[in-house]
Amino acid sequence: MFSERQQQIVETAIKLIAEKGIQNLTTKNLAKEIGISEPALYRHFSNKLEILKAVITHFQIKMQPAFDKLNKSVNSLNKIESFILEHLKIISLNPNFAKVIFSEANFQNEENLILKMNKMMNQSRNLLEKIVQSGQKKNELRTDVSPLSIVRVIIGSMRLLVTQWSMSSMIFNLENEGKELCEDIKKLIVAK
Amino acid sequence: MFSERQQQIVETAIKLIAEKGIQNLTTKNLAKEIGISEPALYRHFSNKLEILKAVITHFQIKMQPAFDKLNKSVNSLNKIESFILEHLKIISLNPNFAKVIFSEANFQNEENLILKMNKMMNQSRNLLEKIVQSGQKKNELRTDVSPLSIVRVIIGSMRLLVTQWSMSSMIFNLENEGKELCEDIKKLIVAK
DNA sequence: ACTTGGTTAGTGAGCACTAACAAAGATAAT
DNA sequence: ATTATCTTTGTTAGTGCTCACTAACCAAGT
Repeated sequence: MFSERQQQIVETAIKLIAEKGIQNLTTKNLAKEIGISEPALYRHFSNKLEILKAVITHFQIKMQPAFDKLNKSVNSLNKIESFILEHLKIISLNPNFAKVIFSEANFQNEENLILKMNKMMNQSRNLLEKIVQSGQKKNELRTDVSPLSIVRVIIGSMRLLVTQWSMSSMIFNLENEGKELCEDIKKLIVAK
Repeated sequence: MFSERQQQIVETAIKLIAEKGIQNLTTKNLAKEIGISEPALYRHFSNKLEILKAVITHFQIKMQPAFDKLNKSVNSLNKIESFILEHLKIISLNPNFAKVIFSEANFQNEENLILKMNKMMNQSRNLLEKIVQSGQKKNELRTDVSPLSIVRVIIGSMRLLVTQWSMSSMIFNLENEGKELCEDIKKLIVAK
């Protein structure tokens, strides 16, 4: 799909955004960081928007394993645990992701980009919602709380954790802190 | 503190950011929207950064009532309910806030701004953490879950709700949806 | 000979911001 | 009471800078 040079451009773009925000992603900086000239970029992408689109596609590809692992567990609490921990694992292994993903608002002026990003986010949320609903049906999760609220609690606290981790310059171990949060969430939502 | 013209500039800046993101906040657009010339802006603020600082100060002032109302309740569950609903009420009354606040990452390259913003966010979080801790001591909240997790669950789900509201072009009623979320959160964290 | 992937030099557009000036109201001197 | 000066708040015109992107050329591999 992407040539080696294209991948290098995408990865360097992510690095630049993570370092100093999306304002830092200029064609000049990008070319300089890679060690080629600015016009050389345009041999691999027709314009800057295409580079940003490729960045999001890159995320989708990297995030896929988090979804693949889910079907391996039967119990819905285990599925939710996998959902949380696998997501955090991937983000932990690709620290630059966090900074870019949670600056989604930066894409506000580019309709295409925000649509692509929302689609990706909704994919996660819908999957989790199905898991929660089936968990309630099987009486593994408490049913006195709406599935929507449970999903919001899980995704919301996950995102907040990642934001705090990212804002703190990754000062704490995301996976360990994530495990603790996950255990606590499980206690909150398990059927009594 | 701020003159009338300064307030007008700040409010128009918020409007522009809310409409099309922070990239839309240029001195040209700002002046045009107000109906004055660009250099006239510089009679009221020394530069653009000062305008952005004033935007954050404006938020702090508007958010203050949410904190003032908290001391009126004794029960910690009621305090948490106030915390959530008062915050959502203010955001609901100032829809542009959401778009700006949650694009905090946009300020990434301006150290001063991000510090000011974080300070404001931490103020909320610390207050909530104290409420949760005292609630656990008084056995009003369950103690098998760490206070940090409870705070993350509350703030995280609140922020997610606001983000979803903002991204959906305010299609649902934030206060009503907030009440439902709040009731569910209370069920999750109340002592058994 | 053609394709691929690079180069140098430069374009127009938009950015935050400034220099210089003008008009009106407030303040003060005559 | 009138005149002179100062302050405030606006204007037009323009600055230097950075941006994404392009024209034209070139070297190496197929």
